[in-house]
Amino acid sequence: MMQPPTTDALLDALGDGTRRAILEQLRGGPLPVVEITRRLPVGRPAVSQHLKVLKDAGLVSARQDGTRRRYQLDPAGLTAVRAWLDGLWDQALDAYRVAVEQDSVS
Amino acid sequence: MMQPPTTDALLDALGDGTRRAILEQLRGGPLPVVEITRRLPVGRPAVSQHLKVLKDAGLVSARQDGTRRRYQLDPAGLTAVRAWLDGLWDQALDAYRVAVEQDSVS
DNA sequence: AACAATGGTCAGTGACGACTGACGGTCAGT
DNA sequence: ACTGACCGTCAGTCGTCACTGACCATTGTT
Repeated sequence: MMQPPTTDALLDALGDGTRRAILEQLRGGPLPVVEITRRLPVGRPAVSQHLKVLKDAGLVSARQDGTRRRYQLDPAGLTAVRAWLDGLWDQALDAYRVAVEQDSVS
Repeated sequence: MMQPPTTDALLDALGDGTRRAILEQLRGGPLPVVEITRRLPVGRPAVSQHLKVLKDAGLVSARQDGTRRRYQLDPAGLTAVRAWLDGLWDQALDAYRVAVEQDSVS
């Protein structure tokens, strides 16, 4: 089963600071949960739960490595986010140009 | 003052479904608050507060038009999100390739 | 076999944030 | 001036979600 994750799940996943911190940790390559936890101000259960959300959203994947689990970024999720973003982009640019010469309220 | 909005503010803003619905409404061009509210299952105050968050994040801008306020997408915020996304992208792709031939756990 | 290390999961708590109702303020029309 | 439409803001309520502590399963080591 495992339907391809929805856009909502993706952006909801990115909506939390701790989860974003985890993703940025993984920029440098795969990491086990213990290592991720060490660099964060929250406990291991929290990290584990966040990783589940990220995995369900398609933003990370995991590989078993001995007693450890190495998590890494998953391009699939990142492409999906980009696709959603691009859906807004073009029209936004057009509409923006039209009103550029007008003053906007603060 | 008005510092350029942080990445955190941006992604937190995108983390709510109602706010994403508002952004998608604005794809077709500028809309007044009343019009946005009519197509959503929440009241006008909620929409107003969401618009404030979106504006502070740099995702929308507003123009006064008679008694109405026409909100529209702001490319500034969208570029910023894309930039953050790209920061993860390249490294993620490399790391992903390395482990592609391995089996990942479900 | 026993032990240590890694990590997933559950129940319970606490806090943040989304939403509403009410109020005030501004602009256009009569 | 008065009225009605549009909208921002505030106080208060409620639901959701992030986090912890405890427990258990699995793997590797001695």
